[in-house]
Amino acid sequence: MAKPRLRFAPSPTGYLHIGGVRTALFNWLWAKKTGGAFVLRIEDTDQERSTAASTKIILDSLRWLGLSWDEGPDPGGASGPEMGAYGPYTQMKRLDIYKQYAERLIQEKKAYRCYCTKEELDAQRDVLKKKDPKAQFKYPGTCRHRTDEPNEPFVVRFKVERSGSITYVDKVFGEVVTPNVELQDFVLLRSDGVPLYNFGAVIDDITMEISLVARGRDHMINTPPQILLYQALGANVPEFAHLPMMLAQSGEKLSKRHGAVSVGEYEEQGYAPGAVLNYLARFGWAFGDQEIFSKEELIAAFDWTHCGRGDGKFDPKKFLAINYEHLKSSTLMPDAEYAHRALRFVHARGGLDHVTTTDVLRALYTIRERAQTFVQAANMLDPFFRSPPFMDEKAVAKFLVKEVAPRLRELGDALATLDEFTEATVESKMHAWLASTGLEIKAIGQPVRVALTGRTASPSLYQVMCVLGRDETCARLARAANVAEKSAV
RNA sequence: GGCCCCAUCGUCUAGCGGUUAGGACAUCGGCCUCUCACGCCGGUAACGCGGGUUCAAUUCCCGCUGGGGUCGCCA
Repeated sequence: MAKPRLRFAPSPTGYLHIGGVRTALFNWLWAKKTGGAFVLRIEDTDQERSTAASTKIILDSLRWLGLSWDEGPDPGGASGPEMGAYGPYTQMKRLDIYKQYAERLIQEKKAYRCYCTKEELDAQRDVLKKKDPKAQFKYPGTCRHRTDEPNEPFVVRFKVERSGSITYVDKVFGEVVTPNVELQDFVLLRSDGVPLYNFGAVIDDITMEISLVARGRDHMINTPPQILLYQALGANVPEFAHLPMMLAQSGEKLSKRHGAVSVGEYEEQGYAPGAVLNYLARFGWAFGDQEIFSKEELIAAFDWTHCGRGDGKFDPKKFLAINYEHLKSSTLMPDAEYAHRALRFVHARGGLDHVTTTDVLRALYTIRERAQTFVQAANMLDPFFRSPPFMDEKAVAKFLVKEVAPRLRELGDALATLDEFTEATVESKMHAWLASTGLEIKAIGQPVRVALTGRTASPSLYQVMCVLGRDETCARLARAANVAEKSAV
């Protein structure tokens, strides 16, 4: 059996939607697993809404996610404007191909020119609606048998047989049967020669030799007419796999008003691409009880038989939790990669341009298990690199009070004597000092924390000191002591 | 409304005739603790309803209810 060829065919009408990513992911996973091809095609025939900027955003998002395509457009990529042997991979560059196929269908009497205007059809629709609000308007076939060719604009319509039915076996939903009478003579080409979705997609899938079409369930209704097209053109009908919908918590279609829905937003919020893929993969698909997957594990485990059929609700909390698992795991994400990704967010905070991945790497272990996103990670990393750190006013007021000033000085003096400044030496030194003063660590811990980090929550004090180093630690203690001294309380 | 699809904890799901219906997220307790986290232990929580089929239904069939999709010269 030939290697399967799959495709992801987004419309460049905005950002890359999280639901679109799931579609892309499932296609990609299957292509990777089977050694098949993953084709990226841009369906930009809606000229009203399509933009080049959107195409760029979509390509960038796919690259960020690591969903690499074997064939497709590649602006900004290493391979030039198009890659692959079936190009172009942008529909507006393939208009002559569609026209050719449409001509052929007309020649073979499988399609015909329709001169009915949009206005006429709208009027017919209204009349019917008025007569019977429950009635379904279907194109009545006015131009079906027309033989003249007036010099008027026309669309090309497909001639749907009135009898019979269309059957296909969906890889996730099973057998689906649709009687032809449910269909109507649908439009192939608009009057301006641009194909409509069903025609463009089918012609492309035929000419690009796509063997498995996996897409959202909202496209299920398009499958029967598309199959008719394959048959009319004597082409092999590909396999189909429809994926259940991803809805908002409210049960509505997921959209902007339900929070972040674009890949770009999650990138900005500090999600890991692998986590995005992991969450989306487990949405509508399961592999026993396993929740956390690396990309490789996903490829190895994925199949269509374990895809569910019920729609689901997007859960931002679980998504965050999955992201956390990925950020915590040095297996899923090596330290070097973590540091590299986190650095961008550290820099984004401003004033820390001098910080390097090496710096981040050094401080990483103190915060790695605490940050759910890279934004949080950068926030936790901030006090290590900002000198002096931002001092939280409330924290200062509460903990850097007059009475702790001498304590902070004593501790600083004690630590200043250390030659080897490691977590262990710092800890034992501090314990010794504590013992000499009779203080409990609880009594001085928070003031020290505020002195070192400017805030009340941080990694372990010993870790913080160790990362800061002796001189910086002592400097911060001294500085805090001065602040405490001047405190009113 | 027509046509189509779907239905296990709040959410994502495991289950493929016989289970104390499992896991994860969320949530609620407790432990741990220099703060915040982590971690650990434990709790609450589901088979929509009604008929069949069967010795036995969460599981198979039908109906209902509920939810969703789609009805364009959008995709």
